[in-house]
Amino acid sequence: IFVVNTVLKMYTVFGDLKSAQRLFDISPNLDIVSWNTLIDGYVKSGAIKLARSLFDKMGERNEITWTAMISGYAKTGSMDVAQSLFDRMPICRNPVTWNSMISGYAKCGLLSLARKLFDEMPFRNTASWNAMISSYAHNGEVELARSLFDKMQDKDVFSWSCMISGYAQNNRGRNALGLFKEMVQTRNGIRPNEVTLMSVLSVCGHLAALDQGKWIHAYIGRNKMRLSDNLGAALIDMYAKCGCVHTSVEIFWKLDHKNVSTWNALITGLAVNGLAHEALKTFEEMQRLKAKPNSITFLGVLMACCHGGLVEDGLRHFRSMSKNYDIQPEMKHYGCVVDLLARAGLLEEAQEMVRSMSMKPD
RNA sequence: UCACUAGACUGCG
Repeated sequence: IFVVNTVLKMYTVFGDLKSAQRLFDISPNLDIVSWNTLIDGYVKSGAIKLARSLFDKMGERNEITWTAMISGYAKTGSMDVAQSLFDRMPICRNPVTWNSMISGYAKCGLLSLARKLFDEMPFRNTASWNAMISSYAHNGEVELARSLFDKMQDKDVFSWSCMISGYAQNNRGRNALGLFKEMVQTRNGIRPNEVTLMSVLSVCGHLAALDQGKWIHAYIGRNKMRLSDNLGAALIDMYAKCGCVHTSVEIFWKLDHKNVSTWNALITGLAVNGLAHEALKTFEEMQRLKAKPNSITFLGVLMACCHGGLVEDGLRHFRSMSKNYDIQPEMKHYGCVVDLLARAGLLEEAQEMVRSMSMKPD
């Protein structure tokens, strides 16, 4: 049964819920862990309804079952449902359950409710403090976030990353860099991980802080950190935003795995550096290699057309995104195309584009 | 063997 549960977990990690469900169905012995694993798998894949129907079918549930379900609702912003499950929970609520509720409320902008739970909960772990720090940060209260950060003990890499990205999200890039510096200089055994570095690289890009960005690049090499596709994307983005798009290109082709974000970083990077044709060629290459574009990919493509004044190409790609890729245009896509048309002097067409939008113009 | 907290690529302004 351990084996079944481990394989079940593996399937969910890879997002293969079909296989997980099939294994679940054909296995003669299942225990509560099997149920919990499948529920969490559905929650993480966004199929909260399926998770709930399993939850309702269960005979015996434990605190992990309840918490998995509650965190699913909290992540999707359904705090009413999350709260009612939280209230109905018959067994001991542990810090994990409380933490899910805190970040759920913060995500909906209900900062005071988040804080209320933080104050009321009987036991707080490090994740509770971290959750509260990012609750403040996500709601524009960086100073309060910082005072909690300073007050807490046993900071872990999450705490540092929370606070650093908190600064970044509130346009306090310099503070983010300063705190990062403190993090690497302090000999407390806590080292930045991939997520920390991605946040900091993003800051470097926005501030055009090339020297700091290069330092992080070297840091990755010096510490033999694996250059994952996401971290690669962050580097590509940083170099491009700092005007070194040739370095971006080099890094891109050296990566052995490229995911959609990697492609996006390069396409967007070329676009903002005025290399419209290179950006479009990169997009073609992406299609040739059968990589699946997303809405950010198309934003990059449209940006390239906009910078290059390529009206025909822009309109062609804009139409193709919904027709051939089933990606619905968002406000940012419309904004880009309207900009493209207007700059080309096609004001009538631009107005027509605004009228055709499925949402209210901003 | 299962649940919580940080996350880069996101137009113009």
